[in-house]
Amino acid sequence: MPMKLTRKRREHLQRRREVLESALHLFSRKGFEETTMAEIAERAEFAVGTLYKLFKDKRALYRALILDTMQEYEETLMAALNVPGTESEKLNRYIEAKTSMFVRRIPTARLYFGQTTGSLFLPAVGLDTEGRAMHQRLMKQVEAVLRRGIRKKVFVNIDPAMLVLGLEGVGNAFLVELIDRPDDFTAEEMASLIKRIFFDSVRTSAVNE
Amino acid sequence: MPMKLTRKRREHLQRRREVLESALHLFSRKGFEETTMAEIAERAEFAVGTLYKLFKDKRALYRALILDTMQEYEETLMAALNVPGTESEKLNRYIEAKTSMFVRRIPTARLYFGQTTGSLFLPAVGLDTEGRAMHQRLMKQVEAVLRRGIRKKVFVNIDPAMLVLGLEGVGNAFLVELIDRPDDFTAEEMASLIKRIFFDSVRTSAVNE
DNA sequence: CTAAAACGTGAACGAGCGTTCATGACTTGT
DNA sequence: ACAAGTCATGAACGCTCGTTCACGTTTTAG
Repeated sequence: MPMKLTRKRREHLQRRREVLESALHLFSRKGFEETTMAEIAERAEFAVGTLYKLFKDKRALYRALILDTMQEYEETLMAALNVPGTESEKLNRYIEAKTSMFVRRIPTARLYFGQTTGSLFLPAVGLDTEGRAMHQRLMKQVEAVLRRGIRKKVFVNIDPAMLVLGLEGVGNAFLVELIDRPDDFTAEEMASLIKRIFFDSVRTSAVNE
Repeated sequence: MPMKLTRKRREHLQRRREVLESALHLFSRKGFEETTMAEIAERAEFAVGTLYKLFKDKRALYRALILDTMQEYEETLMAALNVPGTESEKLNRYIEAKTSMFVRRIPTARLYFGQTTGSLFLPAVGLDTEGRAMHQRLMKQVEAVLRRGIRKKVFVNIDPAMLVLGLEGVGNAFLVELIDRPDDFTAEEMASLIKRIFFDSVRTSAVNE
């Protein structure tokens, strides 16, 4: 008897996954408004009505997708930050993890980026409270690492919340470029550029103009 | 006789401007899809039909708005880059001009930012060729300044196209924050933070952990 | 083997929105 | 002052798309 329930459950979850995969493909390249339920259904080889058996409505489907995506992201990046080591090493690992994740799964990256940076101004489809909270937890963690580094005099004494902004800014700018031109860079090149520009000075120490 | 033609023309342009102003307000806080022609008409105190006398369709209206906005932006920033001085001074003026423009005209900033950074992935409503070209010209100019600075050994020897990416990344990240929390920072504080993080090192010179 | 419950299906519905156009008011030229 | 042209108007049209639900098929239980 418990086996039957599990079997149903498994098939249900499998269909859910298939729908989410199709939705990821479409949302990530056309955006929320421009993707129709009919398209998602067709790509997943289900009837429209079935989508409504699996998700309350279009927004719920989107939300589930974002949450899945972000959860995986945050877990991976949190883990990178929590490997023991110096503050510099932690941040290096964070940058590397983020970059390699972007490169490996570009559709996911588009979604993630669109949510955390792109459409901050469009509350209509933006992150719901839960997703936003997840992202903020991660940012707080990065900030904490920076703060410890500042205390140890390894990083310059600027409000760590501002440094986080700078780090994310540099990082995301490069990663967006990478999404647009995936064949022009390797993940390693990207990560090393981000590190150099953020950690090392742009101005040379000998400023003699 | 030429006066009458001019008079008509003036009124036509005036109506156009009024419509664009209403459209800016709505597009900048709700996005393209979520703003209706009826709303724009109501806010501008015109009938829907009148909008179609002034613009071919909704997209043409949006495009005109983007082009107006970007043109002013690019002109101001180009000017800042072309004031005589050292490369460092030019970039400082560029950062200051961009920041103060963002602060003074937030709706415009939202639109501009959404176009140049936010929805790179949503070709449906993205920049048309003309707007993209304008933005690229500006980036090329920044790149040229950086290249000269590198040749003079004032900046580190990293591909200037990559440095541009970094500079824009840091700058935009801060400016987005400023849009979200306009009362927590002054334009000057922002500009000076951007300069410090981009130009000066984040890592202290004495790395002794 | 059969009745009932569970489930996927997609045609049909209705709301929302971009776009049009017949109408009437106003301006222009004589 | 009047005719002809110009122009704003907003109700109506048609299309798209999210959502529903009555139907037929498959699965479950006795």
